[in-house]
Amino acid sequence: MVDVARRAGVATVTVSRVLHEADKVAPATRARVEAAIAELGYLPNLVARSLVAARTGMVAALIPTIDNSLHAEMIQGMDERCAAAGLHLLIGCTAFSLEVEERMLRAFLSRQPEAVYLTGSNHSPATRTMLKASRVPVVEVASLPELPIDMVAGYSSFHAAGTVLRHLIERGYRRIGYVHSPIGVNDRLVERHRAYLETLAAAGLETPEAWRFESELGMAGGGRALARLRQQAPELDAVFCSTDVLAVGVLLECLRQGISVPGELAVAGFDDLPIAAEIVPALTTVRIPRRRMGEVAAGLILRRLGGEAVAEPVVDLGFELQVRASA
Amino acid sequence: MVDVARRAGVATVTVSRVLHEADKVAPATRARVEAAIAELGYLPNLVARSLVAARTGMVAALIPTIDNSLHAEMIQGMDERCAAAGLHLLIGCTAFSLEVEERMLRAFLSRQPEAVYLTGSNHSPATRTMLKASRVPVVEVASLPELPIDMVAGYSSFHAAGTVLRHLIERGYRRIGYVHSPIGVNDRLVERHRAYLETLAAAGLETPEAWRFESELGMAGGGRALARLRQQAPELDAVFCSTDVLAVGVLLECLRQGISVPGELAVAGFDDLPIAAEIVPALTTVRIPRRRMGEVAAGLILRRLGGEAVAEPVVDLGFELQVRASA
DNA sequence: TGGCTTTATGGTAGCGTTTCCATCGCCGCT
DNA sequence: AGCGGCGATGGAAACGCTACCATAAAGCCA
Repeated sequence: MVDVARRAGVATVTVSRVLHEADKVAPATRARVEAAIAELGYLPNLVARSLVAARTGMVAALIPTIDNSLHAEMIQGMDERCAAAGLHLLIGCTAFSLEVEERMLRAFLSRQPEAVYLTGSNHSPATRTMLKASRVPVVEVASLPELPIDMVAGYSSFHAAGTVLRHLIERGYRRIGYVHSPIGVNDRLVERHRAYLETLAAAGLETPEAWRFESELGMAGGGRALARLRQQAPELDAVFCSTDVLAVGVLLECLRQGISVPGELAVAGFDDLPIAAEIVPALTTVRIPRRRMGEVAAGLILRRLGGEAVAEPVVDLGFELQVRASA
Repeated sequence: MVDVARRAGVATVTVSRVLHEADKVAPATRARVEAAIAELGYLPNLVARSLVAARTGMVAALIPTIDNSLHAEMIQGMDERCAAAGLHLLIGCTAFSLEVEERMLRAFLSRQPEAVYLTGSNHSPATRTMLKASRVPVVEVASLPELPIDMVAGYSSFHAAGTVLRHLIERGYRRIGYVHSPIGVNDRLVERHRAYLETLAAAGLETPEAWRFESELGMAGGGRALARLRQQAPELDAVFCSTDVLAVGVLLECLRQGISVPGELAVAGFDDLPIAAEIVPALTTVRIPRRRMGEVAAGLILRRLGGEAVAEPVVDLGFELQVRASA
């Protein structure tokens, strides 16, 4: 900046003004400064600016993993909105661990982000304390926490799963199994599990343990899960899967084993991934507004940063049952 | 920090030392300072530290979109390695636009990242100039550029696609079509297209325009592409797809239309997504070491930042033909 | 024409850290 | 006992920028 100022024959403060203040600088001077900037290829140092302005223009986002299309899409929606507003995303992966989340958050907060994007509603006490103390706007995405830290852009996994299950029941299925990935600290999976037990119970249906199966992650896991589940519970007439990835795995295993869907076994999923509509038979599932959640999260943050009081800090984006051929 | 210092009855510089210098502070003093830090919930301001240390601990990563499992996995590998070294990722999406990439890079460079992760080898002249001028370590990931900006962790789309195509030829297919997504500025797709034309030509096979089809993005696009391609070129005995997403779409469309694969039509893809091994029939494709590329990219950066001269700055991670049932 | 406002620019003081150098005891050696 | 040296701590400057106030020049009106 000193170099630019010298070259343009002005003070550094004038360079700064050319960069930020629209009409505070005479056209001739402005032209000279801009020429100097171009000639030197000068890029302002945002670290210094952040220090004095106490605004970094960064948003910290903590997600379980990036290579999960659900979170990737949410972040994509978030990023598009944020980028348009000049906010950049600092992304960290927690690997589904509250300890990692806490550690990463501590590190991220040191960078003075202007807002924090958190996945789900399950966070360690220290995480909550730090966030409250930091007075940074926070959005929890993908759940509807009972005690939100601050703002929320989510949906109810409990109700969404319940809706799918009620659909199965309406269709006449009575022996409904459940295939799910390891639950861990994932509150969405906790809710879906609860929905499975409670919705079937409410309909007077059984949910013996043998009808549930904890699968490995990934599509192949779904296939293996189905094979095992058919051994331990051949009486099942339907399977609900905690995510479409598993459901597609199940569907493909059925295809390989020649099990007719939905005749012999109905299958339903959760998420409505793009493949759900394409696979044969097309998968009955529930659509989660993943991209929209990211966009809404960004919107909440931007409004708050703009100084607006956000009247409705908890936004329920809902879900949409997708009835297709598989159930 | 002033508060912590006052509470512990020391100078700020001592607080700083407690934070960073292992043995430069008396145990008793250190304990007092640490107590004060804990009591006040003090988090150091990394912005200020970055300013004076001229080290931000951030790496800027520019990828086309986050919601693309390929890039997501590369970034995942990158992030894991970086996070372990205390480097945080600043992520931006270029939406497959060189202009956007240039604009985002300019913004990111202002944040003084310690390294830059770039996707592919196709960048605007201004982008290249800025990077050279900034003297920041750069890794280009996923291609093998003819004129690397700096370091590279990639593979040859040309050779990988060529290998798949030669496999088709060996299997006896002679009328091989090509379904690909819009090429735009994506150098990987340019290379695959060139591989299609040159590999078949080298084998003395035809590649009339009617055998090529530019599909929409996404799995559904693959399905529609197949339908159209079968109309305009019913004579095809095999189809090569520029990505597994399209190939799976093609496969599912075949399933729906009752086209037997590979009997009536062989199908091959590119990427080896998890679904490739699961779908029926399993997809012949080529495995790209996506996660590994991210890890290697991180490794290159870390070595460079550690002051090591990187002897082999261009790493070719290769690829692996996966022969399965579909071709 | 003189005082007033307005416009254009500059000087200086931080922002919260770390780096560099100085200071102060205290230990051990002769 | 005196001196060199070392370990522990502090003071002040600096990192690159912007906020705030000051100043100078230029316009304006009666």
